[in-house]
Amino acid sequence: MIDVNVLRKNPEILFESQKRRFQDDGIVREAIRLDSEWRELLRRSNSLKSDKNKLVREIGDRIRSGRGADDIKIKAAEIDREIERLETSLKDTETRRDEVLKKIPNIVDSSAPVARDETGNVAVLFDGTARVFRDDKDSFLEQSNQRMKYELSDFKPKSHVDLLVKRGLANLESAAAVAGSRFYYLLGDLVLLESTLENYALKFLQKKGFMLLEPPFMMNREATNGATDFTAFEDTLYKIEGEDLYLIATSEHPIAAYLSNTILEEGSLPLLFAGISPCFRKEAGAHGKDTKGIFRVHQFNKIEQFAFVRPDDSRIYHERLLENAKEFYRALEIPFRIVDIATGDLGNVASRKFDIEAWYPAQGQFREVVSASNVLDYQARRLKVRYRGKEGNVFVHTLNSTLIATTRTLVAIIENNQQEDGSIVVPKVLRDAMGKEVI
RNA sequence: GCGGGGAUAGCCGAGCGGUAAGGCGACGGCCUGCUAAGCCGUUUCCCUUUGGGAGCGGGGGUUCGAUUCCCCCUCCCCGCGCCA
Repeated sequence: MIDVNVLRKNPEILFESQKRRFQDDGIVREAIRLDSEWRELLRRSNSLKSDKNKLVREIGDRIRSGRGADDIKIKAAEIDREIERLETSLKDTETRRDEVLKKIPNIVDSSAPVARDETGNVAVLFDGTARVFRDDKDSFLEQSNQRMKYELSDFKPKSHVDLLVKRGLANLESAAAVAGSRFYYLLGDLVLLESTLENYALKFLQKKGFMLLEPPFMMNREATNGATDFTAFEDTLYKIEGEDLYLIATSEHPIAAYLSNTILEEGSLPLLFAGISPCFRKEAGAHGKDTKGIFRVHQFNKIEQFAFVRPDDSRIYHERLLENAKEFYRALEIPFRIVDIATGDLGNVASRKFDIEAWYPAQGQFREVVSASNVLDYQARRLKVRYRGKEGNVFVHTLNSTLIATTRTLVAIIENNQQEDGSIVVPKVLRDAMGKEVI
């Protein structure tokens, strides 16, 4: 949620932000209108309550001194009725104002590339050496702006779907029969690889000073709505029938809600959490996209970086979370590029966002594996996460970044490390813990 | 699931129909060669701030007036039951 004081005192900031996002500013105007209506109603209501409180005190005085108070009791009752009328419309206006206010997107960072949609995203860095199949060379050169090292591969890389099924490392047909499409059974060494990868990721973040955290995998509506815009997520979330519970779509949400309604000591910041949890997503709107395999699925495990920081520090920590992810994928020797997400493609919550897109040789494409967002105080305001600053309580800034979404990272390993015979080379950093060099 | 006990400000904690004590911590000031102590003030949120209003886990009710009485709900603690 944006700061209502910005709406009152500097609405031009919001108009400008909406323009950069290529979004209509009607929502901002509507919020301004409802807010001034609300303030007028509040003023009138408070003034009546003040009158009422004076009367109550007088009634008390009179009763204690043995005088009658029936006449002013009648007056007090009249004021009560008037207050009740005002309060009703006050609450109604407040509800409508808050609904609109919550829908106003975060203020975009002035350095984010301005463009209407994802075609305006800017690749800012290429890392690693990509294995590229001969037929994909031209397409690769274009996607990498000729700024990335590569080596040509003579054999045509198999898609992870074929590899996994043929090698008996996953069963997708049974999963479809048992749970539906976009589910999977992982088998044998792939389970071990996943587990080793997760373990490696957790140790990696613990060494970087993150508190490891496994959250509840379900949240009630109120908490969910604090962590994100509920209406925007309704197509994503699975609801538990008969309960006020939703399966989490990412541990970002329970981590964000972890400190809701708390006031922290300034010295305790920054607070860094590494969340591990399964993620459940309906993928409603994704019909036809990535229908095969485990790239886009209803359930996957994710290890997430999350930071609560002082406002002045959020840019530095945004950089740091991204840096961690870069270091991690470099260690896995997965080639990737970093993309600076354009204003029109940011989503409501982020002020600035960088994605890491791994190179998938079988798909011949860079695809998202990491998304690192600076949310500023947008989430913290809604959840009321503050710290005691020199001049009162201040909302913290929150940042989040994937470290691994297991399925996508596994697919990247599988596609990049496959050999002609279909075996998969285990990344060097995982070999000791895995106990194998090849699967 | 059953019975009993709880929830008060950042934390601890009193009040139990008359309008939120006290302590700790934090911040500011006074004092001080410096620190500590001591003293004074501030320390929930909202509004158009020389002023008002709301707020005692949440929601309703009784009352001129509710932290206090009544009802419903949530969570925590103790015991019993069930159980990976």
